[in-house]
Amino acid sequence: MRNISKEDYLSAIYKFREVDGSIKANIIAEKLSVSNAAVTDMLKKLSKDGYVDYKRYKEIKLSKDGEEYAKNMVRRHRIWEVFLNQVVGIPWDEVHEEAHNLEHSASDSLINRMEEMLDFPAFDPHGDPIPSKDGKMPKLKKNISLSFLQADDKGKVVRVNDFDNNFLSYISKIGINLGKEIFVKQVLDFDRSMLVVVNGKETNISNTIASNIFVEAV
Amino acid sequence: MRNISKEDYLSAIYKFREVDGSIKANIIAEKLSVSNAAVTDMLKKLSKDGYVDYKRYKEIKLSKDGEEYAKNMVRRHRIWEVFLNQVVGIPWDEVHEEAHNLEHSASDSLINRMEEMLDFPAFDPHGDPIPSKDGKMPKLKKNISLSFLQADDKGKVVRVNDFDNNFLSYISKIGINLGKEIFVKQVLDFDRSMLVVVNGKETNISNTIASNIFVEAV
DNA sequence: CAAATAAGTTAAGCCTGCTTAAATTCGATT
DNA sequence: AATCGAATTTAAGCAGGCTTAACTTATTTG
Repeated sequence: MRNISKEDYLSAIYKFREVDGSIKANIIAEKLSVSNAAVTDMLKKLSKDGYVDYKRYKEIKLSKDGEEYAKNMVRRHRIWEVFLNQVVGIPWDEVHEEAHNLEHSASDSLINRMEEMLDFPAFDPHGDPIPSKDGKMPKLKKNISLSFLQADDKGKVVRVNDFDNNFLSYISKIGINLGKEIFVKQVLDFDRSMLVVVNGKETNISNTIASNIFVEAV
Repeated sequence: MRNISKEDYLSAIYKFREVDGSIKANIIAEKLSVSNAAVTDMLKKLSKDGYVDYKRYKEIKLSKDGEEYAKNMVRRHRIWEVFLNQVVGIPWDEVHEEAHNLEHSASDSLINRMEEMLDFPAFDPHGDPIPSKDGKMPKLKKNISLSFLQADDKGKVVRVNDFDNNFLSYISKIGINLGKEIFVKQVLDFDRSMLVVVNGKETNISNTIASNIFVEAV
């Protein structure tokens, strides 16, 4: 049996850490839906295994080995996502969950085989970069959150957060997809929601929605 | 987390039980590489969950629910095998292990989607029948073990046992595949090995090998 | 049919990953 | 600098799935 739990912890740390590379035990617990005590417990084990640098009450960071392990897990996850989307035809708003179930299971050689089949994709269906076999991470185009755009700005969607199923299926429904152009017609002051034009149709989206969509300037 | 262990026990019972539907604890332990004690332990749990009919020292059988659950696991496994073989191009002698890792992970809807993609295959790459969504099991052609053939008999391979990787990769190497015709030239008395012709080439195969290959009369 | 052997069960215990509750430490006030 | 609330850790305990060792029941066979 694989170390499913450990792999989940490492992935979570990798994905949700701050820009300086550190993360609060708090956040890990929340993202994995476990108690803080469970996190402390696991951090000790991961630290003993050499995957995280950790001393009680001190900053939590991945070690070099942990970084590598976690990056590979992210790689596995995202290759599954592309595969499920492109080859099996699962809609982009459903692949995340399914890939999460699968990411612990395939052999590395199957992952590599799928990657090859897909012609070495650089990004997953949500625009997240896929680390290559030797750990290189494709560079995302310069982008900002849609929520920072002003009235009359235009942006092209390059990435969306994939944390939430409903969010994805909602923005799909209103026509937002990777590569789509979005024109901001108006930003409402009182709740910072915005009126946008997508596919020639006007829609109002909340600030929360907008903040999970990332666009490059057009 | 899914019940990986329980699923493995149910699958093993399903796959390795006798024709009367019963199985020895012994066999389960051996197939799963665990101790007999572990089997007793798990049988109690599976019995409590209603998946096996079991009283200490008595016959072990799947209950109706267990039958259904196990059959679905077998279905999942075999659909993965076909998918990996047909779509991803994994050789037939490698799919078993990979499918075993994956069979616990996909959602039922992904399994159904893959099945549809494959146009509802009736058999997996080793010739084992794939239960349909509603539990119907395709009928295998009438077949016997190659080891029962006599000199001058001819057979067409309809199924091979997939328990062992090396066995599969070996018979692949000597040209034996699903659908292949095999002509028995001679059966050696002292070790019951046989001289066979496949693809016009003569090979000697041991009785053990032959007993894991199943053919229909030609 | 009784003894020997095989098969199955129980008991005690280990490890992992989790929980809750209590204790400790941090860090942000005032 | 003392204090208070939040974050983290420790402690105790539980469930799952396994082990080995000792025991019990079943089966084989002389």
